[in-house]
Amino acid sequence: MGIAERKEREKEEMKKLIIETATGLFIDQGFDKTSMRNIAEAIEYSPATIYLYFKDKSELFNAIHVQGFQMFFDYLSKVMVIEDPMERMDMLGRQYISFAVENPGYYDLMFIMREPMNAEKNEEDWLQGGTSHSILTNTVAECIEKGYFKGQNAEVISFMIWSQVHGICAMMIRDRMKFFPEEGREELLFEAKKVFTEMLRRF
Amino acid sequence: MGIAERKEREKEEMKKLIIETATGLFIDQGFDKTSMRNIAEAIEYSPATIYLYFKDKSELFNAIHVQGFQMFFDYLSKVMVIEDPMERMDMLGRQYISFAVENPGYYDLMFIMREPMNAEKNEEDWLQGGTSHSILTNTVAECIEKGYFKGQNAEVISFMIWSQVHGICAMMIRDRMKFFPEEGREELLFEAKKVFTEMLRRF
Amino acid sequence: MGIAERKEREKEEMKKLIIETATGLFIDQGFDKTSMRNIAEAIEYSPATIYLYFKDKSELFNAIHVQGFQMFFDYLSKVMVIEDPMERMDMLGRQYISFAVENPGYYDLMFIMREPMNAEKNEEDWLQGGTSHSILTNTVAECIEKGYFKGQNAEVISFMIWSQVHGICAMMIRDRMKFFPEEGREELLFEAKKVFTEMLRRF
Amino acid sequence: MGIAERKEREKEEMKKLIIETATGLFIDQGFDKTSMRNIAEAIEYSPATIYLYFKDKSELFNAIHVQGFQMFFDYLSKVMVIEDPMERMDMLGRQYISFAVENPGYYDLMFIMREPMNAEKNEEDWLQGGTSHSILTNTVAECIEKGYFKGQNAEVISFMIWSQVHGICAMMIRDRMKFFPEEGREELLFEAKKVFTEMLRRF
DNA sequence: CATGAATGAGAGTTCATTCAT
DNA sequence: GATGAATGAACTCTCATTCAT
Repeated sequence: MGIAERKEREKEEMKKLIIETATGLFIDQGFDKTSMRNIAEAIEYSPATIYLYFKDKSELFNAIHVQGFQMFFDYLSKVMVIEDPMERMDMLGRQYISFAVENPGYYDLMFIMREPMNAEKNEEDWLQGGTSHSILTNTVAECIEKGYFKGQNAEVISFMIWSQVHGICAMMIRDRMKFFPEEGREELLFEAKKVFTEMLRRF
Repeated sequence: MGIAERKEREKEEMKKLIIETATGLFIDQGFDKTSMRNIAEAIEYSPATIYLYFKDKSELFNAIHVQGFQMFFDYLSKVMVIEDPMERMDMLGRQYISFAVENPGYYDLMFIMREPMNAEKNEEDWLQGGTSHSILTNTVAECIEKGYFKGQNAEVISFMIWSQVHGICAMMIRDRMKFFPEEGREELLFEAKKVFTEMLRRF
Repeated sequence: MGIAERKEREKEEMKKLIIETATGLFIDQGFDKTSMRNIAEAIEYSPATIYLYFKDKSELFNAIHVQGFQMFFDYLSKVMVIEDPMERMDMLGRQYISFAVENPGYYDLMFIMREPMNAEKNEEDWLQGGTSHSILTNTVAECIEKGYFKGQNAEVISFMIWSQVHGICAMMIRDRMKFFPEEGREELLFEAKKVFTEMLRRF
Repeated sequence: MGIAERKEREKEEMKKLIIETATGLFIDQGFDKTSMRNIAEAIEYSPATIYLYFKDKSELFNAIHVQGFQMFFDYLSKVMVIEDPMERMDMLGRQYISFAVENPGYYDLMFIMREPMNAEKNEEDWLQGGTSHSILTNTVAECIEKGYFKGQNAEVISFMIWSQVHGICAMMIRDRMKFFPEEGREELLFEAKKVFTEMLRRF
């Protein structure tokens, strides 16, 4: 049975190679400007080879999506160990932004890019996305239990928080920070988040 | 004389028609997937005709940009009449989101889309953008004068606020609100902003 | 009748203006790369205006041709005053090359360019060309009468001479003199001709 | 191994087919009017196919150039076996004209057409061209050693000779022999050359 | 498993030309 | 007499995708 397993493993590795290479190109050049030929050249295989592993460009795109959500979940789930919900919230924001800073390509793909994919496939990813999302909503719920956000609607709070961190990340990734000094920009992202959490805490 | 005027007017109208049609397409399909041919078909003219009004695709894109920033400024500048800076801030957020809700195409183009344009042209728009931006920073400064945001850095506060409203708009426009009930979404945007301002006020 | 005359004169002047401008552009950029729009811009009229004076691009091209042959004939006919046929031949060559050097655009048009014209029109020009050509053949005939080119066929001699000067001019105009020092090239043309005539004389 | 070889051969044949077809079209219509589409149609392949063999239009043009100079050199180098320099010169002229007569398309491309190519690539060809050119200059030098062209400048002589044969070929190829009887034209070319060499010999 | 070869479709752009005004 | 507006046709070139080998 070792043979079949090895083949399986090799296939997975090839898929991973393609995904990683493609992600890199998507980051640098955007979805449209990244051609199957470019990807093929980068991995030093022929364009046709990619089609052995992925039905078409959008399926490849989709696979990156899935992988991205997995990584994203890994970042966020690290906060689960923190007992105090508001502490956890703070960490959650930091991890969120860290993911974006350290994997801008994935972030762009997952949260900004307009998706040229079949709706079906999407469902899958969003399950993953949902898991991540529930980390936030659970934390918000616990905060409320602890007496924070008095008189506020939990859903509104969740949306506001998500929007805040997304806004921070999106400004950076899509290069709309021209009005802020080039130096110390990355720091600025985390500073803004810190102040935001402070506001939340006092709320 | 009437003739020259009418011609001028007709030319302007044609430009406007093209801009509006193109904006619509850019929204739906993104910059790359919107072709000059598509635009031409939509306005029921030949592709060559567009080139009588705009040198090339990027000039057309640019014109939309400029127009967008003009409109954006019109939305924001309405708040200038409000004396109290925190009141003004509240209104500013509302106007910002209103612009995005009422002109999602322009918003996308201006604040989300990756821009494939010549750097030169951009400068122009960003002057306009700068004017809008300074409305925010001035308001923040006045708030601080009035005793708000004690101990906080003005730049960080500005960035946080901008990110908050941008995040709200970007979530909506790029369709990342799957976890929030379809109904009442638009209201949710303004609700989140309201809560956010309330937090700011108490800060 | 003054009015009609003036109009006629103005029309001719306009034609001349167009022809001269177009010739200039044809020289610099070749026939294909010279567009009606370019010509129109250069004379600061609208493209449509050109069509009031010339049916289409090839008719304009043709008019230049005609004008060119007129000028060419003016250059060559200057030699007619010279009695001695071999002297006249020498001068003929010099005038031929001078025309090419001083009007490379016309020369190119008339003797090198592949012509995208209707055959009919051509007939006209070639009559002019014929006049010029007969200056050569007559001179050759007189030379033979005087005892030169003994035992040679007049037609072959004519063709050889024409080819010689044409070769000299074509090498220069189409920029195939890379193997000869940049400086002194123009002189080289006339030097070669001088040596050639000397050979003829001794033949 | 046979497979790889056959593929290689097939690829070369395809390139050759394209080059030959393109050459034919360039001859008939000139560089600008020959479109990639035309070529594709002529070989009954899709336009995109050509791009599998040649990067772009100018590279295709260039390949023709290179091939042409190779063939040209093959024609000229045949004369090397002839000891006597003046005999060799005679043969050189004949071979030169033969090349033009037998390969008018190549000749046009190489010596008449205005070239729209990158300067870099050109260098290559001109090296080939230089090799051919030096056959002429060496022969001239040897003639002078043998006592011909007394008192004449070698460079001027070379240029004159080259111009003579080029003129003969250019007249034919660009169809400027209307004044000479249609029949016996090809013979006329060689006749003129013969007379010219005779003149040289006696000089 | 991998690929070389091929292509239909479509991109942005330019051109010669026409015609109502 | 002059033109602004318009267009059909053509251009070079790239792309995602297929398929026989």
